Amino acid sequence: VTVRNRGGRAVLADVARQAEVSMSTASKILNNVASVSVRPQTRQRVLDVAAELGYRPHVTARALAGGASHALALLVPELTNPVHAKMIRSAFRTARDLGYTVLVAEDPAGARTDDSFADLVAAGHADGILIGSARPGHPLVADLRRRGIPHVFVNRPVPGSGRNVGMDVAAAGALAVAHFAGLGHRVVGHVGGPADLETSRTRTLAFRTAARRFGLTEAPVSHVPFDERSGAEAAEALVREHPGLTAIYATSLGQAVGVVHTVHRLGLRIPQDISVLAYDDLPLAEFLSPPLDTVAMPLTELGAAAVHALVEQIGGAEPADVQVPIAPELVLRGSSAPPRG
Amino acid sequence: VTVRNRGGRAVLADVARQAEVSMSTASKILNNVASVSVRPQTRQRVLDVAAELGYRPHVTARALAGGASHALALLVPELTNPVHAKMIRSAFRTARDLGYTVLVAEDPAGARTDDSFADLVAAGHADGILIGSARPGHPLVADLRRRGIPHVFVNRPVPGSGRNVGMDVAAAGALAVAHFAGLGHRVVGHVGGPADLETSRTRTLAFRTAARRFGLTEAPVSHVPFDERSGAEAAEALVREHPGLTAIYATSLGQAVGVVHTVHRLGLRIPQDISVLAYDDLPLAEFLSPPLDTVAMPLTELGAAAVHALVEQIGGAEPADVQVPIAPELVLRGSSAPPRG
DNA sequence: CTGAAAGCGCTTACAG
DNA sequence: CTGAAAGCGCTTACAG
Repeated sequence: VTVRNRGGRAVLADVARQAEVSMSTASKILNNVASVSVRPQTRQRVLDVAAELGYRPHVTARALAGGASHALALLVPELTNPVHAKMIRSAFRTARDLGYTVLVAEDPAGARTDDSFADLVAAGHADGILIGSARPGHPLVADLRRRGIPHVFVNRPVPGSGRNVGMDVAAAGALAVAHFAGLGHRVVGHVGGPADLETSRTRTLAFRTAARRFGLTEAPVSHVPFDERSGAEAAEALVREHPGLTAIYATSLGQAVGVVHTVHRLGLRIPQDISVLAYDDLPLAEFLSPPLDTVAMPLTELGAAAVHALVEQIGGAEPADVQVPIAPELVLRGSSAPPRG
Repeated sequence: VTVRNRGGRAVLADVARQAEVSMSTASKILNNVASVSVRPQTRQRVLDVAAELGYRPHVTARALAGGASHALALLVPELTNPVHAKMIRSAFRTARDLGYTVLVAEDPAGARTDDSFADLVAAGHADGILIGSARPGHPLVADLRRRGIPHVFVNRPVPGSGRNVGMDVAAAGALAVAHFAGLGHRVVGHVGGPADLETSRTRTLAFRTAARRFGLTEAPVSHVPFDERSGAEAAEALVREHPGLTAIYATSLGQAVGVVHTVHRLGLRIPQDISVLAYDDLPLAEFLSPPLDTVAMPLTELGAAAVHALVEQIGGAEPADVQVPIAPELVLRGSSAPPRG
């Protein structure tokens, strides 16, 4: 007899009863616990009954009993940023393959960070946290470590944490400078991210190092937020203060949109007067006026690597820094060219 | 004595013991259950102890015991779309104010929708679902209704469901046509969304109705996906097939970006040759070349209304259609002007 | 009105 | 190797 309760849902007891095994055995079979060695026939019977009843383990009960929620919390600085969307998507997929669910939350820089994120874990909602929104003095950072909660930093590293999952950001900067230098540019401006973010500093350092190596005459840098407006303002200052400037490397697509806006507003042309290159490749870049050259970063691999690292940590492994072993790539669409003259 | 267990977390039993009340009483006080009427002094003692111990209810246990997870699942068609980000943010905030957590998931049109979403609820992860990704034949739609799971449709209605939370989409179309007609345009093209989405049909209907009312000579419509490339292709067809066309109203910012791309590629100017207007206002619009005129929709209010409707439904209220009572507004930045000649 | 007890649906030592 | 029993941390009828 098919027995059900609670709104028609079959529970483990139903499966066990109908398959004529104990709940323990049913549980172990359904969870692929190695120690159980029932006859193949019995195992199959349990599986069949579970399928027939449409049995779904109640995650909440499972979490309470087993001490694990099989969920990961993912914090991003802003949902709006398509860059994060790409990483999030990949994190979702990877997590699912590993038997985890991902809960995304937005953790904007401005907001007071209440302790609700650490509580996600403390309260049994998640087994660990992927932090894509790290910044210096973030209250969460110290708190998580102190409370021994599994966590990794994605994309925005926390120096010395020993749990950073990142990409070869330095290679991106070198690639950008090499590209411009190869075209013959001597004065290249860099619109960098906020100075207090480690990612920004790393990108800038890589840019400066490469600028020196390639013998650029000037390599002015400005540090501003990642949005369009900030990019526009930074570009204006760069162009004004460096008359010889013929190229700009922006550290986000948003900033690059602002750069283009300013260049046009100043009556200059892209790429004839000023070449523009953006960090991160997204579909939007192709349809801007003009279409933008970009450095494509391995964001999909980043999301996957972060989930793997976190799940290993939850499994008891020591935290470790991870760098995605995929090199950034140039995507050229015509927003850069040799300087005039 | 401060007693704790499980990784330093205080549990209800700790609070009860230290405050010298029963767990039942502690639970009721902490949950503001009306029926409990202890001395104010006792109540305060419990509250103080809970604060002192940093007590956080274990959501998983609470969900299992009480039958409610106090979490809502929110499905959006794609995380990348900033429009959804705005709504999501608002949903988060509203939910928090009502004592709920929101779990966001991406539910892209292409993907086979496994039953994992309904399972979010069935498995005790969420008490209800906000569906922003509805489309005809979506397996989830029938399933949720059959299983009696609380849910509402946000932004993309399901006709006849009686649980749609939406905005005055028709007003947006009328506003767009009125704007162009007022400038003197006679042939206005409309880049609409996918024809199988009810939202798209409603927007198109509103556009056509207004076009008739304002006596436009021609009002060609094309139905394409919301992305940049589709907008670009649609614009090309519209311009080619309607030589007198002087204005285009696109139904997403992404499409509008594509429209601009095409107009430029054809060697035409904005707004001198073709005026462009986009549905949905976002920061990006201001920094495009040229900055885009838009119809701003009340997305923040939409997210809030959806959460309220769902929570009421969870509370036992009958589902009902809701329309956010805030009118769309024109945001003008110079991408539209009177037609030449 | 209060507290002891049962129970939410599972997992996992532990005894057989 | 298997199954009975305890227990995860709460809430909520139910008896006092």
